[in-house]
Amino acid sequence: MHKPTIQDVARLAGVGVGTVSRVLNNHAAVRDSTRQSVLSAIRDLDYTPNPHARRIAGGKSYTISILLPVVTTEFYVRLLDGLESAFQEARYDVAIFPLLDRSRLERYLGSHTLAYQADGLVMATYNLTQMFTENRLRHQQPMVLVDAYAEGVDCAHMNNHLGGVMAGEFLARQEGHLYAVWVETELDQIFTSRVFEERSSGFHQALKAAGRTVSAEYVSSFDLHAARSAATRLLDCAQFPAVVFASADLLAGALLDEAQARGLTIGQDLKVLGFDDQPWAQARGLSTLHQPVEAMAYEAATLLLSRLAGYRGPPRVRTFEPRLVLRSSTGPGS
Amino acid sequence: MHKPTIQDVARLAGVGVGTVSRVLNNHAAVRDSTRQSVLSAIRDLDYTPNPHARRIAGGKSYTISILLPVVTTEFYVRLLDGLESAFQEARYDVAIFPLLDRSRLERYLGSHTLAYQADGLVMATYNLTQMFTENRLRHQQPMVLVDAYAEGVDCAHMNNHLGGVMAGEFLARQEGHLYAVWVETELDQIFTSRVFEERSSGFHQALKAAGRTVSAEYVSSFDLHAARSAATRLLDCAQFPAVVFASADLLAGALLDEAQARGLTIGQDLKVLGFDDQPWAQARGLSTLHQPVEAMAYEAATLLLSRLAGYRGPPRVRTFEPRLVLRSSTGPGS
DNA sequence: TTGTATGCGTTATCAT
DNA sequence: ATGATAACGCATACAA
Repeated sequence: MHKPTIQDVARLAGVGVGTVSRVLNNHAAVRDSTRQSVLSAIRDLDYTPNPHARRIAGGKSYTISILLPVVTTEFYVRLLDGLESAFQEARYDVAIFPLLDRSRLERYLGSHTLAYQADGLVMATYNLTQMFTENRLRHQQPMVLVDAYAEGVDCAHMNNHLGGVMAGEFLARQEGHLYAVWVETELDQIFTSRVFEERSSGFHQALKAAGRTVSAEYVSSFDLHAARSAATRLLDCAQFPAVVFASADLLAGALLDEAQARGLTIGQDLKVLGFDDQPWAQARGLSTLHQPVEAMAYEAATLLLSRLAGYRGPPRVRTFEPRLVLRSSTGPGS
Repeated sequence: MHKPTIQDVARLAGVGVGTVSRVLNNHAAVRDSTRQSVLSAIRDLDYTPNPHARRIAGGKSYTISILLPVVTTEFYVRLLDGLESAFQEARYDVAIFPLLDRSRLERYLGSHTLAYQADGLVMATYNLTQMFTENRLRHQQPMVLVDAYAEGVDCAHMNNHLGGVMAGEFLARQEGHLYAVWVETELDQIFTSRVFEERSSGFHQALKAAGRTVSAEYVSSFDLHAARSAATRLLDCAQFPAVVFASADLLAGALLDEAQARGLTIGQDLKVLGFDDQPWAQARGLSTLHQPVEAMAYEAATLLLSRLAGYRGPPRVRTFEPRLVLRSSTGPGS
């Protein structure tokens, strides 16, 4: 009772292995009647091709490696959803490599490791520019960056600068003192992305254009404790009415918590705009910038698939734009 | 400039491919001098065997699949560390499959998918009993459960019942009103583990033995917002001095936060015992139950490796015990 | 102890 | 359009 092979299918269908392989890979040159009999044989035996043998013989394993940081946030769950659905449609398998720390990154980069045996590579949210310039990344197979940008590779990324501009333009129209909370990016970390720098630059650009200035800015690391502490610091010193751009919903949520604990009226004393549109944002009435994460991920997958299908053109860049979602946390204002 | 193969190594070392294969697989019957020359050829060419070819030829790919829920928490990071270090020592590669939802589980269980092409399987924290009895899991390759238990398979798991007992026995000796906070387990979820039920049963057993009763119990889902809300509810109605068993450090941390916000003296008005010993627990003075997660994971890997090495004996169960770590959150008490 | 030949499951290149 | 058959990179049985 071994796993059925292409031989078994060929025998049952009464054809040669070549023909079976042809229907498996959609090599048009096969009569429709024989195709049907092969297909039914495949069904009968519950046959699935051995990816290892495929890789050896044809150079393809129909497997994609996805390298991403820890899957902590909703963001990565959505990212994976978009990626996996696209690859699944194309009948590609997916292996996920969570890069929890630098040593794991080094390990996976070891060019012999499993991740590099895949047909293609998806890298998420790394600041890979350095690694490219240092030529540390010798990828023999096609690759795509998602939620990240680097020269010379296909990229699908979010226009975080624009997101900052949108936040700035909207908040500039609100009355009150302006504040901002940013996420701290550790400089020595490979995992550092530039998204918050970009949001910040867009935000300041828009404010400058509107002739407004920020009263104070705060920085927090990306966890709830730090976020709460930043919220406390902000509200301790803030003048009201206060208008705050929290560059991540996590930060905005903590601000809402702390404000409620102090009995502030949200949307009035304090207006808060987040960034992410996390699932709970709607329930809490948080105005925020929604990111089309699934669409971005799907597009990234599509870019990679086109390379796997033989596309040889220059690197392509797909940019996605956040969308302003207004709820009660910024008040009833238009 | 193709990737070097076993042929290239053989040629450079001036031996046959069989010999190279033998040194690769530690088949003792090879003279030490030739072994050395082969080894140096391998180094010179930076050769690494192709796992797909190995799988085809010898039936082994030297790859382990790890199936786990989310990689969100500190617990799983530590688990992965223990697992990966053990497998790495044995020169096995690791592919991680985060099963974020049920559909992904179904997909990976598709018996043809990549996860099932590995030499061995590690499953973490699932309540797999059902799936085994329903015979939904047709695993042809060896497998081990970590942080979970089921009949008929090798398991390495934490004695959560004992942890509950230890918590109960310790807290029963404290003066004040007793409270507990549990983590909500969704019944229809495959991902539901039984750890909190077990902690609860141990806790109540110890309390009963000590002749004490719980004033009130609370339930929270496993996120910081819910935890904070549970803390609020608890402290709103609690009588002081209060003694609380928070069945996860996440819950305990939120309780500490809320208590501090209310100006309570921790360790006196309110005593808190957590469960997990997260990295921040020491800094915050949280008394808690430390789990030897890495050791458990390492042992799980060892069990699996022994199967891969040919062990055919009956299923083995390895149980690990939490350790009570007393800090300031439970006061100066002995 | 070591080299050679065969087979693993598949794709690709031939013929036909 | 389809059936043989040669690779692919490796492990292994067999021969030397």
